[in-house]
Amino acid sequence: MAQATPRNRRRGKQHPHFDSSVQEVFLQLWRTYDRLKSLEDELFGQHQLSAQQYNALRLLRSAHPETLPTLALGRRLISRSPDMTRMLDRLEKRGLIRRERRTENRRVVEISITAAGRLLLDELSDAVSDMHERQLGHLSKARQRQLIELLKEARQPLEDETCDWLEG
Amino acid sequence: MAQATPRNRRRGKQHPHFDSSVQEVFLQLWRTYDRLKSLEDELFGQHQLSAQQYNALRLLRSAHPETLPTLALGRRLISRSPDMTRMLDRLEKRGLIRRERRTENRRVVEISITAAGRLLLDELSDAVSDMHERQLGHLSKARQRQLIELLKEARQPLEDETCDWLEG
DNA sequence: TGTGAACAGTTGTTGAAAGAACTATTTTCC
DNA sequence: GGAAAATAGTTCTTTCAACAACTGTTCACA
Repeated sequence: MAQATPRNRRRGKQHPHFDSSVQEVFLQLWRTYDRLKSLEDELFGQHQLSAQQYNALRLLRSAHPETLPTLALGRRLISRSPDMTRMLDRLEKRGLIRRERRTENRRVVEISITAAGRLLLDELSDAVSDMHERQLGHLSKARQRQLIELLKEARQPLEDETCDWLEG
Repeated sequence: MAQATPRNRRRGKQHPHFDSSVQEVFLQLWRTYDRLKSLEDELFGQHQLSAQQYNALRLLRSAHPETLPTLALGRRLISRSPDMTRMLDRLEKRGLIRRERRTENRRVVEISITAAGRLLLDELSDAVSDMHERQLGHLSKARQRQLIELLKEARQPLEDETCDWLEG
C-alpha cells in the first residue's frame, strides 16, 4: 500500500521552494530561532555559558533560596537535556551552583544557585536586556503577544504533559 | 557607570516567569522549535540523517541536474554550518552526493546529488508528509500563513543579506 | 610579472550533545 | 520482610558542532 510514486513532490503549486506548506512553517521557525539564538550565543559565549546553562541559572535563581532536584530542573528547561549531570558538573566546577544529597532521600541531588551564580546573573542583566531589545525590540507588544499565541497553538499537540517548563 | 543594582529583574509585573516580554517570545519560539524538531529527529534519525543533512539533499535535488558550490549550498542551509566539509564527507561516503573540481576554477568544489540520494528522498517522501501532518496539521492554512509572516517580521532585522536561503 | 589580497575549502583540536547501559536508593506489595 | 519494580542520577562511547589555523587557487594591480 501507499505506493511510492517517485517525484510526488507536491512542488510547483503554491510552494515553489518547499515540499509542503507545513515545511515552510517549520523552516521559517527554524531560521528565526537560529537568527535570534545567534545573539544569545554571542552574548553568553563571552561568559563561557550556553543559552541552556543561562536558563538553568535563571530557573535556579527564581527558585532561590529553595533548591531543585536535578530532574525537576531538567523538566523545566526549554530543550530536554539528557546530559544534566555533566552540564551541572561544569557549573559546579565554576562555583555557580551547589549540589547536595539530603538524608531523607539519598537518591535525589538538590541543586541551588550560589552567591557567585547570582552575582554573575546580575552582572549579565543589562547586557541581556540590550540583547532582548536587539532580538525583538522592533516588534510591538501586540505582535509579540500574537506570535506567542500562535507558537503555543502550533506546538500544543506535541507538548508533553509531564513537562512543566511554563505556567501550565 | 550602569550601576549593577542587584535584583533589578523586571519580574513580578506582567511576566512572572520571565525577565522580559521579549524573553518570553524567545523561549516560546525555542520551545516550539524544539518540539517540532523532535519529530524531524525521530524520522530522519531512523535513516542516519540529521535535519540539516536532509535539507542539504533537498536543496541539491531542487538544483538537480545542476550542481552547487559548497559555500553556496552552505548559504542556503537554514542554520549556518561551519562544518560543511565534514557533513559532505559523510554524505559522500554513503554515496548520496558527488563532489567534483572543475578545471575552470580549481578552488570551488561542485556538489550534486546522486541517483542514490534522489532515491533516498523519494523513499522518505511519504513519511515526511506524515510528519508534516503531525507537526502542524492542526493549524489552518490561514494560521500557518499568519505564523510565517510573524516569523519573517521577527527576524527581519537580523537577516543577513548575503544569505539567500529563501525567495529573496 | 610577481606580490599581496581575496577566495574556497580543509584540517586539527577541543568541547559539548545523544543514547544506552549502569549504580545506588527507595517503594510496592505479596 | 524481602524480591521486584520504580526512581534518580551517573558513566561510557560515539558522534557532532565550534573555532581557529592552514593549504591551495585566483585576482588585482603596480
